[in-house]
Amino acid sequence: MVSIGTVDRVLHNRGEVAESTRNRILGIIKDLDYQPNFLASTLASKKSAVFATLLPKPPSAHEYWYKPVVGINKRISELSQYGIEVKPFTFSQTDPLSFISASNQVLKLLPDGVVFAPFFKKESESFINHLKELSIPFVFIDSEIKNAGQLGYIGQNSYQSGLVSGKLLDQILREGNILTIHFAREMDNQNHLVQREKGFYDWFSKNSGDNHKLYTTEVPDTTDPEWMERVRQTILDKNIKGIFVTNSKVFFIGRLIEKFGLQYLKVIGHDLLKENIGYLKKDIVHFLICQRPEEQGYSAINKIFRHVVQKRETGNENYSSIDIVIKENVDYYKEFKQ
Amino acid sequence: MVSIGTVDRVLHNRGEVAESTRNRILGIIKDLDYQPNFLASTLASKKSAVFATLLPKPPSAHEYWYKPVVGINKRISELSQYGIEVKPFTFSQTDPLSFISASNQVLKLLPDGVVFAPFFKKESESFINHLKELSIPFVFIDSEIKNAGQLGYIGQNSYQSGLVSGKLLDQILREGNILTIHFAREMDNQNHLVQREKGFYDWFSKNSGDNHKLYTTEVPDTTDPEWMERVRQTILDKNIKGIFVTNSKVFFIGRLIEKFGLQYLKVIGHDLLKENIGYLKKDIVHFLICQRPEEQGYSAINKIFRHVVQKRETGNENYSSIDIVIKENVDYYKEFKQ
DNA sequence: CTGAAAGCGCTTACAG
DNA sequence: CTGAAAGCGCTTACAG
Repeated sequence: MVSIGTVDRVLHNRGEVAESTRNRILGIIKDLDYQPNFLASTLASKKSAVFATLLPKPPSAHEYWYKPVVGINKRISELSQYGIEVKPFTFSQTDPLSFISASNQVLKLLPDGVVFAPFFKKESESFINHLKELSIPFVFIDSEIKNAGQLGYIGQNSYQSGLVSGKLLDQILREGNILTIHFAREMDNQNHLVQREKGFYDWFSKNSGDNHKLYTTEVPDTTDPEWMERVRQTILDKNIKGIFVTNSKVFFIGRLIEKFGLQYLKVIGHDLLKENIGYLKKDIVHFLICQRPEEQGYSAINKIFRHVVQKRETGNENYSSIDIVIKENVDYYKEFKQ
Repeated sequence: MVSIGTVDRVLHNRGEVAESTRNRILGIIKDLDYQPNFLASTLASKKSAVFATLLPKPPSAHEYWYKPVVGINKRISELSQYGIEVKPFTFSQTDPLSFISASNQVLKLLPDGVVFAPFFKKESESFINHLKELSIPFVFIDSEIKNAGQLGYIGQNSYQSGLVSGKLLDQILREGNILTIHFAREMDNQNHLVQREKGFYDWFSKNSGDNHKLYTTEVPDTTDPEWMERVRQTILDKNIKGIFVTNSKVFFIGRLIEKFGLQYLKVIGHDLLKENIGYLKKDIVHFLICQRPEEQGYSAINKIFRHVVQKRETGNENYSSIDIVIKENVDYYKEFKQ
């Protein structure tokens, strides 16, 4: 005869059990194929945990970075039953200093786990070192740093996504040149967009010979309307017929096309922002490459939860799907359901 | 003072409570923003339910219909904690009588809910009538019958999927005619494939003028190898340059292309069967339109569970996404993770 | 109509 | 090292 307390001790490797009784219990557990009831377990244990998220601050509700938060909140509200709390922190995409100060706040909180976007490489690495010292597990979302000791990465393979963009634009473009546009600054730090561009260029260098010449430009600041005229000049001067926007800001090109009547352009961009969908439906944008940011937020919280609270295995590095969205299938991607 | 038992009675509308105490309790519940702990609730209630599934029998592990079962089993194993049981029934896709006999077995079981594929329209309608008489809720998977009193439909909008196929094939086909192939029999009954064909034809009639002539053929029986020669003749006689296969059997066309050296054909088909992926990677099939059957199975069980056991609202008619899969993004769709 | 008690399958101190 | 008891937040008979 053994008591339930002793059984629990071997079940959770809490020690203080004689080797002989331990083996006897283990044997019985195996014989009975015992499956712990996780409902009863979490109810009784009253475990709780605090997680922190550190993501770019979305300037408005229609921005990309608003979307992961939707999924994060969904999973949090489900997990509130488990006594889970999540503290959100944000930083500015244009200001590495804001990342440093926010990440310091996270460290001060001493959370049980962190979900964050390693947007600025150098600053992220320093943050990671501190997390490791404190043995706080972390999950990357949206962009990744390889072999940094993360619990996992939730996001796309950006290089591969660039290849996909290249192939699709190549298919619908009989002739003419192509302009890649980064609506961003600090490009060297934004690994993400660089990888997309790299995949895109590689498609053409490997598959398309010299049918199209490729050009690249950056638009670091759209508040100054001068950029429109500049890009328009490039389009005309270089015989541009196709445009690849490396992030969710492709709606700026939609506006440019409508303003200057450049509807002959073939355009590919990213992400299901409301305005982007509008241009897709008007046949001004032809493809949107998407990545279900709500699902990613949901998965990221779920991953850290499973690891920290449930102590379950979670597979490393699951790339998200690279969704090809066109006018005819967009309606079946808009909704987030889980 | 009120006892916890009384509170429970008003919480679940089990009556036997004086109107005055009832109102008092309701008020307090609202004041405290009381949220029931569903862990404790299901643990204590020991509710249980039996569901039935009725799906086509997959002849082998590499067939399409094996996939929804993977998702179904995943959700079942998670729900086993809740005392849920699922009894699987199958029928033959080529034999309506087998559907009738299996559906009769389902009815005899008197399950608390049913997930099924209304593959044969007439036979399904009779089954549905019996389910309604018995007040057994049911969810459609894969194909649907409109306004039949279902709790919901998990699957694609087939017509829209056909439109997508049409557009994509049109984009990569400069000239030549197109052959639509149904690897199926009893076509009039299989609403599903007919809808895909309809969408496909509509794309060309509305968008592409007379660039391509469209032909359609059926291959009801692939065990007789004669079909290959027949289809090859059609391809040559009709100047066919593009092929649209309306279901997951596009690998048969892959085999035909390799056998007769028809690599110039542009091919579009459905679903991530192993052999299909192989042809996609060899550039013999150019697009696969997909629908995440594992997720669909998972969702279907989840939907009936939420309705029957948790008594929660579940939105009706959520079409699944229409995934466009090419060689470059296929690796990010193969895995089922949840 | 209302209250008090037992129990769901676990975990967590605590006494020995 | 081991066992017995209390409790997690509910539900479910049952006594009054």
